[in-house]
Amino acid sequence: MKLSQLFTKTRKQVPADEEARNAQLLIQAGFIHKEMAGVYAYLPLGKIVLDKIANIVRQEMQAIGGQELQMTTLQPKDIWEKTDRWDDAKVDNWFKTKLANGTELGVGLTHEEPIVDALSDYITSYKDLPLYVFQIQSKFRNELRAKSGLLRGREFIMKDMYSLARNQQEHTEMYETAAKAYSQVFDRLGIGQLTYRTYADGGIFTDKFSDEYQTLSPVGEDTVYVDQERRVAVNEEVYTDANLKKLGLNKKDLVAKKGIEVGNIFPLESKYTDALDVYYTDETGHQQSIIMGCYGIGVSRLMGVLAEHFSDDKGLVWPLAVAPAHVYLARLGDDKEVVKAADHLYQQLQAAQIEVLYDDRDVRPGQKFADADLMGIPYRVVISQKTLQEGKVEFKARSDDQTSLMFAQAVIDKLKTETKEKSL
RNA sequence: CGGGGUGUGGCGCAGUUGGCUAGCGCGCCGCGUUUGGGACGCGGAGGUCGGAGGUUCGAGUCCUCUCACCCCGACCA
Repeated sequence: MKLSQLFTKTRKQVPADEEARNAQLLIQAGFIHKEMAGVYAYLPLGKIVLDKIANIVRQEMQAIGGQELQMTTLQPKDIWEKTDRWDDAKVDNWFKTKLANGTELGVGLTHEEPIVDALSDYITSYKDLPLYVFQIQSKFRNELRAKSGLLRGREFIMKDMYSLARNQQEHTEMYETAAKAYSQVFDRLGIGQLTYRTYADGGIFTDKFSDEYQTLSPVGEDTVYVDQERRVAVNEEVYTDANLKKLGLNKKDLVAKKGIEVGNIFPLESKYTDALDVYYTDETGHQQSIIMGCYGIGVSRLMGVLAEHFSDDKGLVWPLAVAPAHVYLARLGDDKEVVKAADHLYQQLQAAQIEVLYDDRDVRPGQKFADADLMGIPYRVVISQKTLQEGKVEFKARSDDQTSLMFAQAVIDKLKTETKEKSL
C-alpha cells in the first residue's frame, strides 16, 4: 500500500480524551476512530491488525476441529427467558430494543442460548457429538463505565467457542485441548510468556474453577497471584487458603501481579442444554444431558493489550505476526533515481509476498521516520541518494536502534525468511 | 450508579474581577526556498465558544437545567 493513498494521517499530539496508552497510540497512528466511550471503529491499518489477530485465533480453533459459524446480534427474548438471563435484575448489562410492533429484542452480549438453540435442530444422537463451534463477532454490553481504550468497551470483538460433549470425561479432554489451543494463540501473538492460565471463580453454574488467561500488565484491572515456576496463577477472587490447598499451590511461591483478562474458559455443565431441552440419545437409546464448555477470547481487547505492551516512547512496535505491514519503505527526496529505485523495490517486495507500506509522500525525512516508528512497522527500509551511492538500501528493525546498509536483494531475502517463519 | 475533572476552528490549547472585531501552536490551501529525525518565508481559508433556558446595556466568562468525554470507586452473570 502506498502511503500517499492512505486516507488516515498520523497526529503529533496525543488525543485529549484518552488516558489509556493503547487508545492514545492507536488513535495517534490512525488505526482506530473513537465513536463514543467504549466504542471504536477500525480504520484501514487497524482493521488489518484486528483481522490478523482474529485469523490467528481462527486458525488455532480450526486446528482443534472448531467449526466456524456466525450467530446474530439481534436476539429473541424467549430463549433467554428459558435460562433466566433475560431479566435486567439477573443480567444488568443487556442492550435491549424493540420491533416496530413492540416485541422486545436483545442485542447479543454472549451466545450460549442462541448457539444451543440453533444446534438443537441438528444434535440428537451420540453420533452427532462431540463438537466444537465458534464465531468471531461483535458483542454488546452496557457497561456502567467503559474505560482503558480497547481494554473495556461496550462494543467489542470476541471469539466465543462452545464445546458439546457426551460425558464429563469427554468434556474434560475437550476443555484441555482448547486450553492448549489458547496457549498457542498467545504464543503466536508474542505474549505467551506474559500470559498465565489463571484459576478463577467458576460462576453460578459450577462449583469448579473457571480458567482465565491473564496477561500481566501494569494497567491490568485484575489482581492475580502468579506461580512463575509452574506457570499458573490464581485470581484474587478465589485466593483463599482452602482453594490454594485444593489447587496444590503454596502461598510462598505466589507473587501478586496485575493482569488483563484476554481469555476465559469455563465449564457450563448442562445448564444451557438442559434449560433449552437439548439432549442426545445414547447407544442404549436413553436420553442424556450434554456437557458444555465455553471459551472466550477478547479479540479487540487483545489488540489493545498488544498496543499497550508492544510500544515505546516513539509509538507502537508490532510483532511481525500482526503488524499492518512487514516493512516500511521510505523514499527520501524526489530525485529521479531514488524514485525509480524505490518504486522498483516496492514491486519486488510485493512480488515476494512481503507486505509493504510504501511512503511515497512528498514530506521530509523526519516525518517519514517518525511515522514509521509511530505506526510500529517491524522493519524499515530507506532509499535515498546517500544509500544509492553505495548501491544499497538502509535497513532497520523497529525494535533496534542500529541501521545497516544492505543490498536490496539481501533485504528481500531476509524479509522473506522472517515472514515465512511467522506466518506458520 | 456515587465522587472528582474537562468541553473554545480538523487536532492540542490560552482567554484576568463579564466589555467592544474570540486568540496561539499544529494541521489545511496558494506561491517560493528547502529535503537523513516531524523545515522556513509570504499570503489565505476555517469557530452558532457542547446544547437549551435565564440574568445583563453587554455572556466564551455569571446562574439553572441538560448532553458528552476522562479519571477514581462500585459493577463486570
